[in-house]
Amino acid sequence: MAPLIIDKEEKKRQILKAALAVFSRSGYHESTIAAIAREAGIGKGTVYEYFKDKETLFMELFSFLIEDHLQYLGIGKPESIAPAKRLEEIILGTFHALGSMGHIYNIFLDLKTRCVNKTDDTFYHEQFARLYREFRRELAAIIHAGQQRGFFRALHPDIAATLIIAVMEGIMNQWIADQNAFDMERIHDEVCTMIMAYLRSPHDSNEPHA
Amino acid sequence: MAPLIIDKEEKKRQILKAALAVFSRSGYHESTIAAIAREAGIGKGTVYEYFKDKETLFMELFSFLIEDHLQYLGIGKPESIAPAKRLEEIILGTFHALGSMGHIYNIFLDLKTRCVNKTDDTFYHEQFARLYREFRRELAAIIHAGQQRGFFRALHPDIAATLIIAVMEGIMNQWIADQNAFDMERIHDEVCTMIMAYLRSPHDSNEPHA
Amino acid sequence: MAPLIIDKEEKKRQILKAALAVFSRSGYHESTIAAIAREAGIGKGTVYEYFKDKETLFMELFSFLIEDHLQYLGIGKPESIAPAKRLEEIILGTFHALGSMGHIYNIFLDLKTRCVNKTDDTFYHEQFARLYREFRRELAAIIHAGQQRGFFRALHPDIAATLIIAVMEGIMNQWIADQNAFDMERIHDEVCTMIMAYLRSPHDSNEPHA
Amino acid sequence: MAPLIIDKEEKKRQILKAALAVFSRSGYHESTIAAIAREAGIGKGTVYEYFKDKETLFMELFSFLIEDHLQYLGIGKPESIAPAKRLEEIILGTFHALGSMGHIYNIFLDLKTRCVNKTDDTFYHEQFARLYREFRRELAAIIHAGQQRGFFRALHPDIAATLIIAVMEGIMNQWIADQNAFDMERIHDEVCTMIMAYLRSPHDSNEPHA
DNA sequence: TATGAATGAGCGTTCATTCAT
DNA sequence: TATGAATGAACGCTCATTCAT
Repeated sequence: MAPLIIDKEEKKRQILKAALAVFSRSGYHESTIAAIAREAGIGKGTVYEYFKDKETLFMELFSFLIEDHLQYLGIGKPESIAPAKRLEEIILGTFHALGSMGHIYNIFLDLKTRCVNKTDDTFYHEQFARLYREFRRELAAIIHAGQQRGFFRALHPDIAATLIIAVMEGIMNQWIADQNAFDMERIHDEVCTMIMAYLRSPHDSNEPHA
Repeated sequence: MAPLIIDKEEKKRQILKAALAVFSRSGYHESTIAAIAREAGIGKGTVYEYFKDKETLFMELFSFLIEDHLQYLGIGKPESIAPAKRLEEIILGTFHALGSMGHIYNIFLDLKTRCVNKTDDTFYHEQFARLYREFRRELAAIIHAGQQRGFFRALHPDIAATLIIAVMEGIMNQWIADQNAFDMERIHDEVCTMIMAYLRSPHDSNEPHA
Repeated sequence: MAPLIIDKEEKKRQILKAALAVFSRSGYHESTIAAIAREAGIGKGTVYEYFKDKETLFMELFSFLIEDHLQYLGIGKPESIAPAKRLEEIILGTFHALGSMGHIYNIFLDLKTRCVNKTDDTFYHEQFARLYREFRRELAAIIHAGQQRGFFRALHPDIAATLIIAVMEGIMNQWIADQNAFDMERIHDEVCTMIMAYLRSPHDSNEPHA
Repeated sequence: MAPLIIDKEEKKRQILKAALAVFSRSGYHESTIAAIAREAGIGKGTVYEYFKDKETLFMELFSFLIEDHLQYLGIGKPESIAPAKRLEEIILGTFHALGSMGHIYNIFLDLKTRCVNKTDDTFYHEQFARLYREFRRELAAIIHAGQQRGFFRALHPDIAATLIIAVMEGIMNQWIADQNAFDMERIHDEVCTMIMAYLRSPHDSNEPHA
């Protein structure tokens, strides 16, 4: 009679948050549902009220994070800033995001492993493919805009986008392995430099920065 | 007794080979000792005669692979080829290696996950750090040589090396997620282009290619 | 307050009806309280307002069904029909009941299993014993009547009743296992034939059929 | 090197024996693998070395018991005894078997419940159908032989066999419910009487008993 | 040395039951 | 009274590891 309205979505998010913490601490296989429940301050059985099984919980967490990251990047939003500046903004933003929320990157790795090890399971591939696709699309749009204005030379925007994403992710991979290997701040600048060197018309290196 | 020692080493390699096959097929957690023993054509118990436990087996496999990869790259060997050419050789060689032996990359991913998830365990970090360090050192040496000869502009060779490795690894990461996203051959060329654009003296883009 | 009591009884019957549907579909162990509540269109917790626990619910359902079946057989009601005819009526009636409401038989089986597996729990034994006892009593009365009138030969009515029930139940058991094994209609006739052959005076097989 | 030959079949039988004990004590659902292992004096995991899962263990036990029972009945073996005598032998033999090994009957019940509750799963139906089919075939052959010799009247042997089996199983069902309801020995005789009354030529009740 | 049968800790998952509303 | 969210005991099953041979 008193149905006790409970925000199921809110609770789901609560569990996802706990799952994020646990998964990023120990990875998929070494995280237990019990640990996630404990982290969320709920009973083990409750987790199953919200997620069919461990795998589904992981997948939903992943989708959630991707959505979140895409939004964080402001992808899809209309842009009028100068292309080079916008590019720099995204690059530094991504670095910052990955850096301050390293746990997310852990989950990405975990996910990628599962992606590779489950060739038959399309979910992971699709999610990942989508993440990269969206990211590429956004960068390519900016590059294209830059080309229109004559700031960037003629090259395939999609390929350029692929390379840009590659550098960033590659840097993170090395950073994970050894945080003393280089100065992250300085690398950020160099990444920008390299990308600009690649994009800018070779004969005209004087593109206005904004 | 000498032949016996050789025998032991040989058998260890045999098991490592089997472990490589199995781990790269299904990842660490979803590979069983039983499967590895089967693959090696030996008994389950025998694995434990050569490796303390599953974790140790994995770690030794990893060290082995790193050693192997570094050797494959010809690292440490004296070089007299033109720096740009040598660089291209290494880049394409690495791409080729990763492409034709994708399974190794799977293990790298697995490893990296474990590296991230076991912050307290230094082994993985050290191994990974070493792999990158050696790789960086090699590339930096080539870059330095190129600078001496005036082909490359003044920049910190180590940082440049870091960036070069980053692009390559980043490309592989995207490739894993979606093999239809781009044409790998074309990307290889673009990677070389980008790196050269970054390394070469901006005012002099006419470096002889060999 | 009287209407409230009626309400309670009505709701109980509602739940029992739902339980019958669910239990007969999947058996005791594979039926869940949740499914029963859903079937009854009420909340899970409500079931517990009317029945102490799952076991009790099952037991009450069983008692209810037995009562129902005994009534269906018209047991206890005065009879004046010719004994042989009445017997045939009951036999065919029982077959028909079991056939058209096969689910009830499923519950009987389930029950019997529990009866056997819980030797210490007397409830099931008592219920079952009662069911058979009543059924036997009814049949024995008819047989006795037939003997009085000289239609049936001298034999112990209770034992004869036991045999009659046995054939019917035995047929159902085989029917469950393989519905292609025999033609049910034909078997019904044969059952009557056999029973009559057994009951009738051997030297006088010309008992008027009605 | 010393492969330690173990009679896997023997051990399987050992486990089946333990499973028989446990299942017949508590039924399928309330028996745990742990209990079976304990009963067999082995570790929990060992059970899984011999049986894929609980369901398979149960099915194999069932097949085994059926085989055993069919053999016990001497089914398939050439016969030259007088039909009526052979029939009596089988009937009493079956009663004796079921009586002395009541636990087997419990498993039959359990099985039948599962058979009914898993309409889609053909295994149980097939096994049960086979059990009855074989049993029917054997009885029908004897009846047919009796008919040839003029001892039994003209009736369909298969249908007669169906009825005979039915009485026996039906008796067991009542026996389980209430062991005080009747005197089993006496019932045995009556069962034989009824069956003979049914089979024998009505006008000639003087068939030599052997 | 080599083996694989045996083991049991540990985890995912289910579901009867409780209780705050 | 009615509800269904929350719970955790319990169980099936896996697999790294051990050890008798």
